Amino acid sequence: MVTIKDVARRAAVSPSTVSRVIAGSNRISLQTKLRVQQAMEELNYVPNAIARSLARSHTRTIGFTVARQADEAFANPFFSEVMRGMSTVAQALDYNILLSINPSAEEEREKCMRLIKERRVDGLIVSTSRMKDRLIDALAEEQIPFVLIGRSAEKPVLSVNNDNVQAARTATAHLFEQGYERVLFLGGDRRLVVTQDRLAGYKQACYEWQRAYDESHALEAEFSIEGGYRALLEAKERGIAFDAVLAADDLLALGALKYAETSHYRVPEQLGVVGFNDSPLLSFVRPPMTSVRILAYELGIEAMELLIDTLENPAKAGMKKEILLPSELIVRASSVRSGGENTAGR
Amino acid sequence: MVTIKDVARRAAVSPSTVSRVIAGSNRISLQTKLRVQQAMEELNYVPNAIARSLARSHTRTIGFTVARQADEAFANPFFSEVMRGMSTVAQALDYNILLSINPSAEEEREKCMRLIKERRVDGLIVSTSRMKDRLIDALAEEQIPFVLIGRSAEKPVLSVNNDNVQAARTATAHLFEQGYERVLFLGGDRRLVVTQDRLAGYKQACYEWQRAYDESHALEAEFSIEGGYRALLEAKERGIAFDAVLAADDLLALGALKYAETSHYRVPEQLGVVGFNDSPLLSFVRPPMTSVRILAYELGIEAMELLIDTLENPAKAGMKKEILLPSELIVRASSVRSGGENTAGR
DNA sequence: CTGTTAGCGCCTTCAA
DNA sequence: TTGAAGGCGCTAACAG
Repeated sequence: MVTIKDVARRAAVSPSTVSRVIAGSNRISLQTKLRVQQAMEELNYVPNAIARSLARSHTRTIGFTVARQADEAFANPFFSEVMRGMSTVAQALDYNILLSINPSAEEEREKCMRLIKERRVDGLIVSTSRMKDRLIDALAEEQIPFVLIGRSAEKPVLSVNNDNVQAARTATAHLFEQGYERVLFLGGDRRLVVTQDRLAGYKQACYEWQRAYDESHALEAEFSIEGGYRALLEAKERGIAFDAVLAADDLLALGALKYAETSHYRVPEQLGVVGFNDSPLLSFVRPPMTSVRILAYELGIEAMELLIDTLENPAKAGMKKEILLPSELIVRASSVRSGGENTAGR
Repeated sequence: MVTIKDVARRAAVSPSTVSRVIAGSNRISLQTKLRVQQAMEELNYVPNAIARSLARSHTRTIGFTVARQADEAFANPFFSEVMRGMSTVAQALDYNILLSINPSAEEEREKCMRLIKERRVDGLIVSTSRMKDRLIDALAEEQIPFVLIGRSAEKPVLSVNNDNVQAARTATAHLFEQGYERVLFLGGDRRLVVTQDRLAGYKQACYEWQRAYDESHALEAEFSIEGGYRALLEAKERGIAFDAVLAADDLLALGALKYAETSHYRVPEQLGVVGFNDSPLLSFVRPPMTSVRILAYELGIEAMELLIDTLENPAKAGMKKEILLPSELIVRASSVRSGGENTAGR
C-alpha cells in the first residue's frame, strides 16, 4: 500500500506538505505542489479514507436505514427511487451511503445507534415514522444529526415529506366529484404517521363535501394485496356500504380491485378505486388505476441535501426545517365514471 | 466521546487489557474481564469502528454498486430483493453495506476502484456484467475481492447467477407447447451477458423443437415498456411474422402487451407473451402475465455469503466458484391458449 | 511556504 | 495474565 510517506519521500517533502496539497491548501508554492501531484500520480496514490476519518473525526458517509418486515413490499419502488435520489446528491457532494435494511423497528433503532456510536456515519436518513416513534425520540435525545423522510408527529425534526394530507384530500374530492357517494378509507398500520395524514386528508374532504364520516369508514389493513382484499370483505360482512375506496397504497388498492373482481363489482361503475404511489405498472392493470404520484426521487434528493447541509453548517442545526413536496393525482379509468361529471356539493 | 482509555481508567487496567476483552481473548482472568465489562456498560462504551478499521486494516463493510441510467428501471424490484438478501447476511455476520448507484458503467468502475483504494470497503458485489466488461477486467487485474451477480463471459470470477439459459429454454418450450409457431426473442442490450444467455436458451429451444432461427427473430429493444413496444412495431413493419414473444424482462413483455393492444391482437389467442422477473403486480395485469420467477433475494444471500467467506478464508480465494440458482416459470394467462395443449414436437 | 511534533482510538508485539 | 510501547495513515497546531 502506498501511503502519504511514500509520496512525501518521492517528492522530497514532508508528509504534511503532501497532506496540504491533498486538502487543496493555498499556502504552498506552485512548484512543490506540482512536484507532489506528480509524485501522487506516479505512485497512483489515493488517500486512505479510514485514516482520514480517524484524524478528522468524520467519515463523509450517511447511513440510510429502513425497517421492513421481510414480506412487506420493500419491493415498493418508492424506496428504490428515494435511494436513487439520495445517491445522486451523495455522489455529487462526495459522500457515501451506508445501507441498512432491518427486519423490525427495534433492530433498526439499535442499528442506528450503533452506526453513530461506532462513528461509521456522520448522520442518518430514516424513513418510516410512527406516531410515537422511539427511534426518533432516541435520535433527537442524543442530538444525532438526521433527517426523516416523512413527518414527525411529536417533536420537530428535520424532515422531508410529501403532502399527504393535501393529496388524500384531493383524491377523495376527485371521487366525490365523480359521483361516488360512500368512499371508504383503506389504510395500513394506524400507528404510522403517513396513515394518519392520509386519513386526515380524507376526513377533510368528507367534511368539505358534507359527507358523513364515522370510524367504520376508515379501515385498517395488513400492508399487502391480500390485506386490502380481506379488509374490504370484512367491511362488507359487517354491513358497511361503499361505492369507492381511497387506498393509502397501491398494494391495498390492488386488493380492492381483487375484491371487486371476486365480488363481481364493475370498476369504476360500481366501485371507484384510487391508490397511492403510482407504481410503474399501474397503467397496465385492468382497469388502469388512478393513483397519487409521489416524488420519491426528489424526496431522496432533498433529504440528502438537507442532511449534508446541516452537517456542514452546524449553525443551521438549530432550525428544524420541514420540507414538503407536492404530489399529483394521476387519474385513470379505475375512478372515472362514464356519466360521472357530477359536481354537486361544495 | 468515551474511548478505550476511559474504560481502562475506570476498570483500573491498561487499555490493552480492555482491547483484549473487546476481542474476546481468553488470556485474561475472569475477574478483570468482568470488571472491564462492567466499566464498558457503565460508560456506555462502543468501540470506534474507524479506529479499529485503521488498526486492523479492514472495515467489515462491503460495497454494492449498480450502474443505472437514470430512467432505466432501478425501480426494478429485482434490486430491492437482492439488497434485502445481502442485508440479511450482512446483518447476521456483522458487516455493513456501502451502496453506490452510478449513472453509467464508467462511473461505476471509477467508484469501485476508489472505494477499494480508499480502503472504505473490504470487497465488492457488482451486478450487471457485459460481454467484454472493463469493470470485471479491472477488478480481476487488481486482485480485488469481489463477487459478481450474474456471470462473467470471460475470465472466471466468483459469481452468483440464476440459470438464464435453462430458464429461457423452458419458457420458450412452453410457448411451443402451447402451439405457438413463431416466437420472437425480445431482449435488452445485446452487450449484456444476461441478454446473451437468455437468447442462448431461446435458440436452444428453437433447435430442440426444430424451428427455424435466424437473426431477425432476436430483437434488441431499449430497456423499457416503450422500447419493447417500438421494437415489435418495427419488426412488424419489417415484415417479420410472429405469434409469440419471449421477453427478457417484464418491462419489455409489457411493451409487447401494449403492442398487442394497439394493434388489436388478442392475448393469448393471437399473441403469446412471456416475461422475465415476475414483478409483483403481474397477476393484475390483463391478461395476467406469464413470467420467469428469479430468486433475487436468494441471489443476494448467496453473493454476500460467498464474498464474506472468501474474505475471511483467504485460502479459498483461488477457486473461482460460480453459483447457479434455479428459476421457475410462472404460467399465467398471457401464454396459455384455450385449446393449446398442442404437445407436438420432440 | 514548509517541517516537526503530537495526536485521532485502537490493536499488537514484546516483556515482565 | 497484564502493561508499556509503537504503529495503522493522516491531520493539525506550532514553529521557523
